[in-house]
Amino acid sequence: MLGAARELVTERGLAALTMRTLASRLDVAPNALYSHVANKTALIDYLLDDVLADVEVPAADIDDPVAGLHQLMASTYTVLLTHPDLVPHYLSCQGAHGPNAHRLGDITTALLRRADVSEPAASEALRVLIVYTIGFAAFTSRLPPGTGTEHQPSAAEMLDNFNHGLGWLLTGIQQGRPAPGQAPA
Amino acid sequence: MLGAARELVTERGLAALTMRTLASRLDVAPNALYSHVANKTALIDYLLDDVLADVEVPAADIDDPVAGLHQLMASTYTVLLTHPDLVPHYLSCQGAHGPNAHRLGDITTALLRRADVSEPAASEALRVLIVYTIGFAAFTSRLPPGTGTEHQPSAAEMLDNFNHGLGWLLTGIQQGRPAPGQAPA
DNA sequence: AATTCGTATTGGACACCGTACAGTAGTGGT
DNA sequence: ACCACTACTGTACGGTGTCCAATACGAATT
Repeated sequence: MLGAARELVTERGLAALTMRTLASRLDVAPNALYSHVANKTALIDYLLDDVLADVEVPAADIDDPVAGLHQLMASTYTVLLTHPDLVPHYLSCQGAHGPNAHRLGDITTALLRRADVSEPAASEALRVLIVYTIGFAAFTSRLPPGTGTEHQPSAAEMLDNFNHGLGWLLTGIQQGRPAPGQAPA
Repeated sequence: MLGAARELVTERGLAALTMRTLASRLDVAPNALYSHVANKTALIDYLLDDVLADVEVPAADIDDPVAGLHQLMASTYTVLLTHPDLVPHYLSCQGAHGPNAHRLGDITTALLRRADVSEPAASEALRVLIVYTIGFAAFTSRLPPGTGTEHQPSAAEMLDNFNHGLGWLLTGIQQGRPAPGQAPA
């Protein structure tokens, strides 16, 4: 069922994922789905976590942990872009709480630790990296119809942009101290 | 009409913003709205930009442009949290294209320029800052019912987290060069 | 002042959505 | 053979965004 739902979203977009269309694809009455899933939101939650299974994690004993973080986030970014419609949901649900999300969180934390980011900062850095990656993916996910007047970046340019920003972020995290000017509003 | 829509969202949440409820608040038939707005999505787009009008911009001649950037983003963050339901929409629409969004973009670019961030990097930095700020706001926007088992951060903690991450980002941007390990997937 | 005209509004309807309720097929364990 | 349980079905309710044709109304023109 999750498989069929994922197919549907991939082929026809999130808007096409309706209890009725999903049911008809499974040759089943719409209500039958509620024997397997509490409601549509729960279904989407499962989907969200399911997608993260495709993220490639760096080797556990990678030499440069910062490079590992970069790889991990970059892979997450590209995987998220596989299902653009889903991405906005990640942020409003605070990034999916299923087993896959948990696993990626643990790996990231371990890499941060190996990069000498000590604890109070580490969990903040984790959240910052998640937000940045998912946020950028969400931001990228809708750009097909080039507006014309302004410069509309291509997917490749966005990936470059993502990598640069990620580099800045990792630099700052390693540096450990915020920039000279910090003035909360 | 935009005003009524904003009230509705503020008082009863985005879910309560329906053509029918909005119409009834204006003592008008639902279809009447379509004389002023193409469809509901367009309505939300207008709302999105409207909210940004409340962002406080730093004085144009501020001494430390990096501090100005920090202020500007922090204000944007808090303003966005005023209407948490709307935030996820920003990312899927790539951050609202109305006049207010444009204005904020220009101000940010000017501050970056004054912070000696030259052009190819400047527009990337702009996008990174937008993504980070909106992303963090979206991430923060749903956290009322403390889960209990894990540490559920408060709004104040999230603001701290936001500020730290923003500091890291600005540090990295000023540094200009990405961290040693950059390996696109 | 009378008439025209365009825009705001209305009533009614369509197609679709998520989901609840009650009842039925089929399957495993005793 | 019976029973409990799960997956499923038919039907239906209330809600949604939005379209169509017809109307009210206020400003501009004659």
